[in-house]
Amino acid sequence: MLTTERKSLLLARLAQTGRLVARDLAAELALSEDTIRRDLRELAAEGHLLRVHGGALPLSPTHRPMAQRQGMQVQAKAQLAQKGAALIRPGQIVILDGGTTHLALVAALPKDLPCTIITHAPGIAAALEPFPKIEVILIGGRLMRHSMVAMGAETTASFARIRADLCFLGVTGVHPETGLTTGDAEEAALKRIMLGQAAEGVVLATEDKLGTSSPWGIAGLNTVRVVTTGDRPVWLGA
Amino acid sequence: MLTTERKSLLLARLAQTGRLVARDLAAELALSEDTIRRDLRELAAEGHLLRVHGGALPLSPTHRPMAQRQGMQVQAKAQLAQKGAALIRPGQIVILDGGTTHLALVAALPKDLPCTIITHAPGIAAALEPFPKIEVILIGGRLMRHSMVAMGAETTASFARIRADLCFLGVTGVHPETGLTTGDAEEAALKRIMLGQAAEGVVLATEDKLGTSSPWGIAGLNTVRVVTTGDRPVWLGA
DNA sequence: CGTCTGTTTGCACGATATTGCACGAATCAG
DNA sequence: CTGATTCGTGCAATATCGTGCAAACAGACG
Repeated sequence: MLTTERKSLLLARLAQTGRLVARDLAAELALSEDTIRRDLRELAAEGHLLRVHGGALPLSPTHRPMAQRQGMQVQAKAQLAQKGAALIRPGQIVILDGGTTHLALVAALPKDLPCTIITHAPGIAAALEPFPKIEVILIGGRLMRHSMVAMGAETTASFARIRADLCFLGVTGVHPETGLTTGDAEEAALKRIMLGQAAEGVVLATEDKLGTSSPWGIAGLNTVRVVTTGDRPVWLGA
Repeated sequence: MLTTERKSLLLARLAQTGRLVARDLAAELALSEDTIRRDLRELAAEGHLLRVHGGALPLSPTHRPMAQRQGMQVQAKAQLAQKGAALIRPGQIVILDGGTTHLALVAALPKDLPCTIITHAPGIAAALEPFPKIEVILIGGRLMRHSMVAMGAETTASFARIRADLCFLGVTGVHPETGLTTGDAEEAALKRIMLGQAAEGVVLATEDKLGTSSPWGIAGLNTVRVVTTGDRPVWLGA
């Protein structure tokens, strides 16, 4: 197995399972633990994962378990959620990405809003139960653990068959030059497709994302409307 | 389990339940209380929680709603869930239908069971987040509000592409003559397909379902294993 | 073809981290 | 006050880490 190939495998595995254990990987790949540790060290140096004793974990706050993320920036997210919810007009077809901000958006929706919501995040779908007039389309696929959204070929194909009016996209970085970015290549590709299926894209960005950049690009800032907690929408490019 | 991962788990658990008890955590994670206490001490030193005698509490006494829903037949379902969870062997591919009983089954699964779970219920999928070694395949489709599972052509097609070892099916009636039944025709058809894709079918039936019958038939009793709250499995046909 | 160079891998070894246990001190409940 | 529980510390066993080094290997170059 090629070294680069192995590193990719490690990252993919991390995205899928949410953790890597050096000893298990060495046994599975029939390599010494030293080699695995070297890989993990280098991947950590490149900023692709968090090295911990015994293996590695996904990086940074956006990759932490849901329960832990939910407590962060509650009021900022609630405020963003309000603004986001106000963008949805009756009858529209809306693609809703995963993430705690969008979970807050669901909570902020009017109870009798009639529309169609398409999502690949089971948590979002489950939260839509109390809305009698919202039709929910669940997109299937293999569930990524750290982000709790479906991904893979099946997911991509399902989204490709859809046309929507609005697409709420979750990102980890919003930067004037690199545009919208996220921490995983596959994730970035899927988000790009989701965005392409909708007439209009919206990103609800908490302040900590503004001016930051993640490894994988999704699209330029001019392709979406960026909503922040500031008093008026901020177009970073302007 | 990685040390860092365990600490994250503790924080997540604290955010979710509002308190941590050292003794219970040690039992649940199969570790000595010393290790848990050490974790709590370190997390407290890092300013992530408030160490108290016997466990830990959140730093900011903000809110802990603890909206523990009082479902019906909680202990009967928990008992059934235990029995059901025991049927899943490591490495198996399992189809899991929606419903509160199956939600209880998820809660009863061993924390490190390696297997694949296929479900069209977003609630079930979301509940599987804390299980690092379970691969979750989400089946998409149009979400039915009353049962909160995906249904329709897309769902049917997705299930048709799958082969599983085990299929846990939710039903509303278990009767010696009419067999397994449910209240919706489309639902019955989908359940029949799900059952057909698995080598073995299992129905976790609370007592109130036994001997009753709903309008739409799924399959005969002899095609599945019916597990009840009784001490030994009851085959109603016998 | 022979040599050199850079990369990759596995091994050795001392350093560090983690875990469980023992034991006395502190705390809690009645 | 008394018994039981929990706590903190020290210690030993084990696991993991990082570094240095040598062998194997592929490619560059003469």
